[in-house]
Amino acid sequence: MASEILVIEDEQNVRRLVRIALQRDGFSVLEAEDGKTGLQLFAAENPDLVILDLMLPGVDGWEVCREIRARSSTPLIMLTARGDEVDRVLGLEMGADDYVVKPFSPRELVARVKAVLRRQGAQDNHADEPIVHPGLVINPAERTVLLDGQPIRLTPKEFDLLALLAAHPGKVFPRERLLQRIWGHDYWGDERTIDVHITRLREKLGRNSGAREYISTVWGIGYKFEVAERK
Amino acid sequence: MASEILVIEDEQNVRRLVRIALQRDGFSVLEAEDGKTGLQLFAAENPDLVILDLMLPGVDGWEVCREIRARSSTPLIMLTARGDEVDRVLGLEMGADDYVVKPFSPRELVARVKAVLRRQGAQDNHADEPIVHPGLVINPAERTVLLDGQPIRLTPKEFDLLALLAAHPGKVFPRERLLQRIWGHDYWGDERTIDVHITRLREKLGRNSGAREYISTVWGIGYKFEVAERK
DNA sequence: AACAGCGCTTCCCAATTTCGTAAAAAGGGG
DNA sequence: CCCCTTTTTACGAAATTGGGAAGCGCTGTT
Repeated sequence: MASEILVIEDEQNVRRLVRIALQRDGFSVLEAEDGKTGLQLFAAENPDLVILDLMLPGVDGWEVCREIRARSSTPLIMLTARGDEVDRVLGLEMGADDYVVKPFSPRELVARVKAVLRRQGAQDNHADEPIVHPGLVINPAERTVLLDGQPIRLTPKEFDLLALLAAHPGKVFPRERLLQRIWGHDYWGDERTIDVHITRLREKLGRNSGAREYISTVWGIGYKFEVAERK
Repeated sequence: MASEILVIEDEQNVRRLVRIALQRDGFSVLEAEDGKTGLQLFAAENPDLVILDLMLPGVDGWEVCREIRARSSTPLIMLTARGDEVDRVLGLEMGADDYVVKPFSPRELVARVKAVLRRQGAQDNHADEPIVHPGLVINPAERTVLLDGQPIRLTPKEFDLLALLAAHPGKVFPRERLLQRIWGHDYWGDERTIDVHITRLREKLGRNSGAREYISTVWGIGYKFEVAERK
């Protein structure tokens, strides 16, 4: 299953170089020579990864990055002209997954594309598979939860929290990471917010149906999902 | 957990700047002012990442890079004086993971360090691999510890201490370094504090189950982890 | 072998940090 | 404007942590 990559870059030669390098490694390539076209193609084709030049005519790279991040978490690699360090740092903070400084070797770019895709793929592998635990079934595709066979109503944040934790039973999620994964990399709120959602989740999950505790506190760190246990 | 970074750089001012910037972001820093010392420290401490100046007195940067690459795949960021394309390409082909051109801003360097670690960390979760010793299994991902198959409850500091020591069996950790790695560079407490935590760890680890001693005292220095031994 | 000196171990308790939860405030569709 | 969700705030409860001090053990010396 070849990944589809959208290249947004105004210099034709660079674009061609990148396309050839990517295609040689089996990727499928879409090209756009300005931000507007790029966003349209993005919306229409929903590619697996975007390579984005910062210096673009018309809608500039920042704007494109923002737009893409606003509506998806598709991996994004930035191309930046050498020397403006601000671009690099801000790029990472804007939500780019990696960046490459011009001029670059096509081989290096391909290596980074693969690295980013691998990283991504490792994280949300079975994105839509139901998550099943004793007495608890979570269905991400439908965003529904069954507790002892009975459907329960969760709010969006509650669902995301539960789905993330339950998808990795036993693994500890520091609050910081939960904020990053569920609230997004640019969220600047209080970590105590998580506690409140956890409290409500526990309430909906369990108090009624026996002395079960799905979500346990890891002191000084965060929370983790654990298979049901009797106390 | 705080990553440990080795900075090999001859100019004291640059070294200091880098150290301060890294420490402010929670990294633990080792310094070397020439290639020879750098390689020794590398071998002794096995840091999580190396920042390497190309222009060094004595053994030069290329040589250091080669040596490091010859025996490990620890991430490496190069500092290069000029914006010579040659340096850069050679550097990447020599096995550097990134490079930074002097003069650079500390913020940029820290951003690159994080990016490289993130890229790295996603691939080989070395940091989260379980640490296994006879009768003792430590799982950093879950922050759990099994002693003779039975789970035991450790506090955050206890766990961090045990994980750090057990990850480097036989290696002596001076109190000073333990404070730096676990409490952070800006901690100003008493070194006796460590003793207290070690005491409590030993208690939880062992008194009951035989004359085993996992953590041994190195008189006048600090502590180390040793494979179980009967007395 | 006894001794002195210094470092280590342990006990104890107070200070600090972190957590859970309630309640209030803020945000966001319809 | 109302209802539902989310975020902030506040505070008591719980757990962890740090430092003092007494006692023990190691080391090198006499």
